[in-house]
Amino acid sequence: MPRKPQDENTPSKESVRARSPTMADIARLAGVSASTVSRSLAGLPEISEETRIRVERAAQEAGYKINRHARSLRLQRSAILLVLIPDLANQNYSDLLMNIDRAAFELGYGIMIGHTNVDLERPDRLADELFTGGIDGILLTSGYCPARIRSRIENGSRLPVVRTMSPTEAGSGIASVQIDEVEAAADVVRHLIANGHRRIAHLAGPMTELVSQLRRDGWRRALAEAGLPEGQDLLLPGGFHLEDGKAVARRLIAAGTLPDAIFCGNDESAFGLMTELKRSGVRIPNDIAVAGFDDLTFSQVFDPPLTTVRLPRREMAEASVLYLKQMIEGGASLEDQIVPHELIIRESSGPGSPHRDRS
Amino acid sequence: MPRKPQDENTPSKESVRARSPTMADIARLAGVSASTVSRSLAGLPEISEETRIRVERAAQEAGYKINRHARSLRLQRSAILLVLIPDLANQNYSDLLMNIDRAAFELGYGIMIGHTNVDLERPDRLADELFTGGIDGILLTSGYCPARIRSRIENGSRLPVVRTMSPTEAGSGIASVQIDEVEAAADVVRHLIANGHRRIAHLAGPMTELVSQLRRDGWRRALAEAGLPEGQDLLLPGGFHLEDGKAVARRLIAAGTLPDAIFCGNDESAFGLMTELKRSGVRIPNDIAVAGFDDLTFSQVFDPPLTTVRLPRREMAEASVLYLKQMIEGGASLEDQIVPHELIIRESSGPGSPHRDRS
DNA sequence: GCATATCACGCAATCGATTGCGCGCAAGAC
DNA sequence: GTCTTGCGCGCAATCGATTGCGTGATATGC
Repeated sequence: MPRKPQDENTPSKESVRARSPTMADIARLAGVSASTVSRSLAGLPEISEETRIRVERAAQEAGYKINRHARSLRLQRSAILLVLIPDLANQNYSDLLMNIDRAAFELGYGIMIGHTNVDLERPDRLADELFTGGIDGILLTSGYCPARIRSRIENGSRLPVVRTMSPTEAGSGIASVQIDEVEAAADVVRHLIANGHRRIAHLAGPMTELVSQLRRDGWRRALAEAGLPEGQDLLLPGGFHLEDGKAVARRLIAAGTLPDAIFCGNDESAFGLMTELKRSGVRIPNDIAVAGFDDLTFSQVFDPPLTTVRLPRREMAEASVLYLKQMIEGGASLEDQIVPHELIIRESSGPGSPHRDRS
Repeated sequence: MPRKPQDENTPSKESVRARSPTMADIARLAGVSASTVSRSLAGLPEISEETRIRVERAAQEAGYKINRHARSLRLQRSAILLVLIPDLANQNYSDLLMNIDRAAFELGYGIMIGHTNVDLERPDRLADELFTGGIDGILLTSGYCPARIRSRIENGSRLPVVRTMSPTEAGSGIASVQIDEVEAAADVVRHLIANGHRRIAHLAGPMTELVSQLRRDGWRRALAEAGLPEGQDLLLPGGFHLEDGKAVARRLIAAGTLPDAIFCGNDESAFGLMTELKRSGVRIPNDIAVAGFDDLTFSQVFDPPLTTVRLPRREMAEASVLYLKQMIEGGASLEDQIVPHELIIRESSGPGSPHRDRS
């Protein structure tokens, strides 16, 4: 009765574990010791050119691939960075991650990711691997920081941890690469003021997050500079999601009175806001101007295209990975950085219709 | 001259390498051997309850964390999956990745990611780690498959590799979890037909990709079913990006004649198309109906909201990770799966204005 | 009371790469 | 011809966890 030859024991393991050659295999092929193979491939100087070539040829022909775990175990470093991300569905973070991935690769690092929003257990567990050599460093992209990491940093340890994308309080001890959130927000509001708007509201993010506070502060700064009143009713508690924007829009419509302009804490909430306003027949920017913060891909194709702040995601990704690398490897140490932002002016923030009632 | 105390030799290493305890440390604390610690923590049966408790308490108090690399080296498995992704800026993929991450975590796996679009070298290098134990399996999310992997699969090896999100040709040997692309596309076009549209064009993706071919085939199938002519001018060569959609719109405007409806190969190109059409004063769906494919977050807030196919990203993520896990660990083996899709009907595909000239 | 079975645990090898130390050999110095 | 110098390379330990095998102690059988 015909039967597949290797069908007896764990056949799938068989095929996968057609184990790739190890250093000892290459050593045998090249007629040298494993130490010599290691030193040859590492390019160390104490190997003769002749031997090196023989070893490299053997490695080439055998298709030798180094074993990451053996190397990491021995060296106590993994060449892997952990990126902690709150929400990949948010293009802001996914685009950042893409740039981090590229930058890390170019610097010789791989990355693992961990979501901080869904389960609380996972990121902490992953972060703990910083102490066992499982990962070499951590890139924080939100305000969240694993408990054990934070406590050690507060105790003065200088851990290879860098935060980017999200603002970091000065003196927190966490290395950071960020934009000047307050000035960026102020720039948006200054632009709205320059376009003739006076009653400028702010759809704020959750005040539990530092980033929300800073953008609100920027809004206040610009208003104060222009001598415009803040007015209690102009600070609109909202959030960063589509639904938050929609909810605010509904509240405004129900209240029956609209400000001249609304500066939204981010693009996504601005989309929700505008969608709901348009549904009620409000024209943008004729009846009300809107601006956001982030510059997502779709901000340019929204109707109307959204005025916003372009977050320098690529620049932040590259700078933060480089920063982290230097913290890990020592040597010339960089410093915390402020990356320049850019105001992107599109139609949504236009001067509005002349018929609009101005105070 | 005052100086920081530990400023002499590699101080940063010092603080990080306050090495966390190893199994040997725990063994010493608990007064047993390392083997016993290992077996206790693994829950093996040959350890007395008393000893197990003592070991666990010691591990707890010392804050013991297992060393991933040592374990992986010994076991020849890493509990890490590699996810190959073409473009994280595309929400379709970032959302999928988020769900993969969650699903993998729940099954005890971590994930590493590799972009396949930017550099060709990286994914291949990462994929090679499948043979050295660096990773346990690979999740493909696009048509791309690393050369070495593909050749081995074609030679009959059963590697732990699963493709999802992107269609896979039957008989290619690659395990897959996908939707029925042809039927999904046909469903969209059937809906357009039901809404009274007759001249239905297709903004196609790049024909080098299987997914583009299949969606085009679905479009053809629905037209044929309804006895509608395909017409050479109705197949619009495009692409999957915003700019591709915009370009097609400009060509249509320039040609001066519009079809009744356009089925776009994906949502992003639909956004580009609609944006450019609207800029020229074309009303959607009054003058022309549009439908897409993907159901991105912003499809619902676009003006008008976009009719599209919801890709079951969460379901595909969970099914493909589970599939991969089973391929890795053996046991009951799953099979290739077709996940149901869902047509999401919104305003963009409406019946159009009665004044429109119908043939 | 002695032999065997059973249970709980330790010894030591192993996974694959790296590296301090030292050995052998050849060239150069005298 | 002997001694020194140094280059090229191998030996063996190491990183931390796992596991087959074996050992000592206790329990059970008769």
